[in-house]
Parts: sequence; structure tokens; C-alpha cells
Amino acid sequence: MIQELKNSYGHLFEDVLINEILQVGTYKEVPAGFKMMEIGSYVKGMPLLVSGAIKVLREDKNGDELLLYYLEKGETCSMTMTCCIGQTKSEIRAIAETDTKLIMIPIEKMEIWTSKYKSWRNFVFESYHNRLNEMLHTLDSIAFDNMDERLLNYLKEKARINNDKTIRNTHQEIAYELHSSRVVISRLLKKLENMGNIELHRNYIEIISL
Amino acid sequence: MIQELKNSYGHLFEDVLINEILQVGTYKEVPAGFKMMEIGSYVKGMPLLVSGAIKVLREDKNGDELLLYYLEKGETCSMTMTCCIGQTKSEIRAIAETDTKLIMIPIEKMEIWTSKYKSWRNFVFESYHNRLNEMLHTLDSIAFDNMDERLLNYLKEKARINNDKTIRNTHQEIAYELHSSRVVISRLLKKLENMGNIELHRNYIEIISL
DNA sequence: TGATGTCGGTAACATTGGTTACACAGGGTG
DNA sequence: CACCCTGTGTAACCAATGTTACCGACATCA
Repeated sequence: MIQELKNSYGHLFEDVLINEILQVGTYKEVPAGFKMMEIGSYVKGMPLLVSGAIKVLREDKNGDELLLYYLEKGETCSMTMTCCIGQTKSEIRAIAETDTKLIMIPIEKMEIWTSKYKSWRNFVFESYHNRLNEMLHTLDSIAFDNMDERLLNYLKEKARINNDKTIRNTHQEIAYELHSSRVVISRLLKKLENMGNIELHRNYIEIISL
Repeated sequence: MIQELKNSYGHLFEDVLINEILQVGTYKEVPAGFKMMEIGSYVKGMPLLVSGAIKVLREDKNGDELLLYYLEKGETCSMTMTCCIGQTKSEIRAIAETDTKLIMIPIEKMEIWTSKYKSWRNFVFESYHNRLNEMLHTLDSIAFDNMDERLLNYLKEKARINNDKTIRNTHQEIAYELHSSRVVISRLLKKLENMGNIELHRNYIEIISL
């Protein structure tokens, strides 16, 4: 655990804080697809990602989903922090996109470390900053882009996050995350294939050039 | 200034902090329509709203706008904080919706007060919290709602913010803020009028019941 | 091998929202 | 008053996306 922590957070936190984290944090490994947080649930702790990626989703009245953004190594969930402070329920769902390693921090430490460590404070602010910007870009994409552009960005981002030129998802799954329908996604994917950007197969998509 | 500050922030900040704010803050009054922050500009200070409201807008590649949310009395601009810390350019435009009174805090104080005052820290976190939630709801509305629902919410919110059942805007202005077109907005407004929700007039709209 | 369930391709159609074009009304100005 | 500018109403049309329906390909499993 110590090596992984130092690897991801060593440049951010001073040694004293790293030691505190080692003492109170619990190390966890979760498999891809694991649901880490559900809408309406209360937050038990704050996650520090060590490796892997987590996708953060929003749900509408009908239970349909929308992908908001991914969390990666060295990041944490601002929504969680937000909940810790306000003691409110989660507004979002979080699911491991890949196999993921993380360290859970008890929420009491949030408040304490925030006054005690400048580096922690900066980390927390930085984290909010990043999240707000991610949200802005997600919003841009939904408000201003057509579905074909959104799909393209989705494929790019997915390939980057998974570090894999092969997208291992069905059209239906992609449709869920973009809050669209399977038929529409199939249609647009076929268009991308005809333009030579991707190759379609059953259960996976190969990216040629985007 | 002291009365106004205590009135809006007295319950949030301890007296010592209130005094510091009085020493370093500059009091400003801006008229409705005044542009307080432009996309791409750098941030000089952090605003504490004392009265009035500020609308926060996003712009797309074509220069078209989208209303994100309003800031009200007792709030501050998280985007600004975000910029202060990262020293980055503004991602948004901010325009006074009504005549507005505010106190500008030099950005250096951000860092100092954050370690010095617990109440300031809480205020800053609370502020991020609120902004993230506002963004979530804006995003919900754009991703999940049809234009007629968005328009309805827009009218409600506008009436609330201005504390006035009369919306003093042209259809064109409404269309800008919802990132739609005048014809579409006129169409939907007429539908609302036919259902007895509003009354249309030249240059203003009266809300009957929403 | 045949039954079954999942996945993807495709056509036809519906709906929403955006675009263009034009008419007309209100209000101010010369 | 005639003129003009701006705001609104409305029709006709278009583009993007969503919906329904159906078919065939593939994989699995009995």
C-alpha cells in the first residue's frame, strides 16, 4: 500500500500526511463493474484513487443514465466531499470502469486535515476545480454538440481511460451512457465505420483513427 | 457597508473575519446588465454578494450562450475561486441580472483565510458544494428535459430571482439564454399562454400560474 | 444439432426543435 | 401623418434524434 500511495500521491502530500493516510486509510481493490456508490445512499468515506478508473453517472426520472465523467489515479470524488460536509445523500452513481485500487479515508479526517495540512487543502481545492471543469465540458458537449460528435468523444475518452484501442461494449451500453437509444448509436457507429474511423464487431469496436 | 455585510454574512463569519473583510474588501454597486466577468479574462478578486443576483453564462464555439445558474445574496462564484487557485482564465461570463451590491476580496486572502478561519473554509466548501449541485441540475435539465419544461423552469427561476411575476425580456433574449431560437420560444410561450399559465405582451410576460 | 437469447443492421415513421420567410402590430420620430 | 425599427405570430419546411418493428448472425447450451 505504501508504495502505491507514494507513487500516486507522493508529490502532492508531505510525508507526515502520507503517514497519517497509511494509519487511518483502508486499502481496497474493486473489480471492473463494481458499484461503488448509489444515488440516495450516504457516504461512508472518501476515496483516493491509486489505479484504475471510476465512471460517474447521473440518472433521470425514468431511471435512464448519463455518463458525467471519469475519475482517475490521483483523483478523488468531489461529490463525495460535498456529501461529507453537507451530510447529504449522494446525487450520483459511481461504478468502477476498470479494476481499481483505492484508499478509503474516514470522513472525519476531511475536516481535520483541511485545517492541518496545506497540501491537503490544495488537493481538495484542486479536486473541486477539476470536477467543475469536467462538468462544464460535459455540459458543453450535451448542450452544443450533436450526437455524432458526442459519440466520437465518448469513444476517444473510453479508449484513453482503458488504455485500449478496443472498446469492449455493446451498442446498447454505449447508448445508455450517452442517454440515447441503441438504434441511433448503431446508425452513427455504422457511419463512422463507413468513413473508416472504426471497425465494428460483435461485442467490441476497434478504433482505427479518430 | 458594515451593516450590509453583517446582514448577509454575519451568521456565517466570526467577528474577527468580518473585520478583516471590512479592511481589505472594496464595496461595489453594479447596475443590471453590467458585465462582471468575461470568458478568457483573468480574475482580480473574489466577489461576495450582498444583494441582487448575477447570472452565469457559458458560450459555445459560435458565440451562442447558455445560462448556467444564478448567484444570489450570501453566495460567491466558485468558478472564480477555481481560477484564483489555478491562475487560469475564466471559463464563464458573469452578468448582473439585477442591480447588485457586492464586496470584492483580493485573491491573496483566499489562501490565508482558508488556513486561518474555519468559518471561511466552511463557506468556501459550502460554496463549491452548491455550485456543483446547481451544475448538476442545469445538466439534468438540458440532458433530460424538453424545451417546454426548460422554458417553464426558466420562467419560474427568473420570477423568483427578480422577485417579480413579470418577466421583462423579449422572446429573443430568452432564446439566447436557453440556447434556442426565437421562433421556437415564441411557439412554446404561445402554448403556455393558451394553457392559461402566462399572458404575453410586447417586451414582457406576466406569469399567471406555473 | 436444434432451441434460445443476445447483438447488430435497417427500414419506416414520429417527434422535437431549428430555419426561413413573411405579415402585422406597437411605438417612436421626422 | 408617413416612415421605420423592433418584437411577435405563424406557416412551411428541414434536420436530428427517437421509436417500433423485424430480420439475420452469432454464441451457448442442452
